[in-house]
Amino acid sequence: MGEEVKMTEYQGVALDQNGGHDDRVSEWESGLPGADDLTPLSQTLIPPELASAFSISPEPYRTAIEVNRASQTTLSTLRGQHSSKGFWSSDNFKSFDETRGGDPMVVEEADETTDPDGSGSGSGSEPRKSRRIDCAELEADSALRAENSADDPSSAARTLKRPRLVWTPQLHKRFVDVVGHLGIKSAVPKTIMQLMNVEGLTRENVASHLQKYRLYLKRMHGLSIEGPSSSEHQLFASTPVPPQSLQEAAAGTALVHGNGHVPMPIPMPYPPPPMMPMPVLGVGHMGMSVGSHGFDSHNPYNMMQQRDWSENNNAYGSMVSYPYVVPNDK
DNA sequence: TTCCCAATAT
DNA sequence: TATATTGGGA
Repeated sequence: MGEEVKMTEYQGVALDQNGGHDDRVSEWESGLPGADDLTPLSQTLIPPELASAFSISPEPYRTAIEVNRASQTTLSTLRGQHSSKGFWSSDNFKSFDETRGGDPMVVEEADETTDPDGSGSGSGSEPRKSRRIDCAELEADSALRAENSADDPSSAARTLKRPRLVWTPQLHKRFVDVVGHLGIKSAVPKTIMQLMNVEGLTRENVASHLQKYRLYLKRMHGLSIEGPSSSEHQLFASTPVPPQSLQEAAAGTALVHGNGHVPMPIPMPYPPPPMMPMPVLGVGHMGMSVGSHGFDSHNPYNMMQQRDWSENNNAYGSMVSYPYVVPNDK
């Protein structure tokens, strides 16, 4: 199907940026999910009950063609390296919107917890341009999603607060995979973000995660493999990759919690490959050697707490989900 | 401009 | 707690 072709093209793009590791690509590619494994973008992911519960207008059905076209838009955007715009705005967002006809952003917006009088937070906290999208972009976005958000004025107006990204095991895996492919040297936020190609993922998101990830790796080196201690270890070292069943069910979702708003489920067309041997940069060595799995035996790469996952799936699974970021694979 | 990193905020 | 934001040097 065309999907696979696109995937390949995507890989090509990635390669272009680094200079080409064919074998790695094939390896990576082999780990990629097949078309059958992916959740069709045209598929409605929000159950009617859920939708109504959160005032989400039913998603308009999208034909495969439409979805495809949207995907292409995304792809071309990626290729064009229109890095001047963030994922939340314009192109990427547009494709996201068109693709799923959902309210990706609407999800999180919700209430502005920003207390008005909270200015007392000490020295030097000025009102910063909170990550909202500028008016212009805002309008554009509104226009784009007008069809589905028409019913919820409040959401359209304030929809622009960025949701907090939740690094799910899948998302992290993807992150790790990309870092591994790039090699620690070229694994910089911007590049990682681009290669991850996840909707809504910002450079900041990646930078923050990368920072933490590096810290983790650093510690792993300093400390012996034995328990660095706690959360961090769990976060990064544990093997996340949840059972496939979970992957299918929730499909690697990058969760984004709406501030105070109940999150909604969004499909993630990026089911992580069953097993991708990806050396997660062995700090200090192996630069670009992606194909080599000879990383440290205590290689810390997979992480993330599973806690949310299992619970989400079990407890909320059928009832509530979360909004998340969708990787634009294709 | 982007990166990196520590500190700090939410 | 996890993630976001900030500030400042590179």
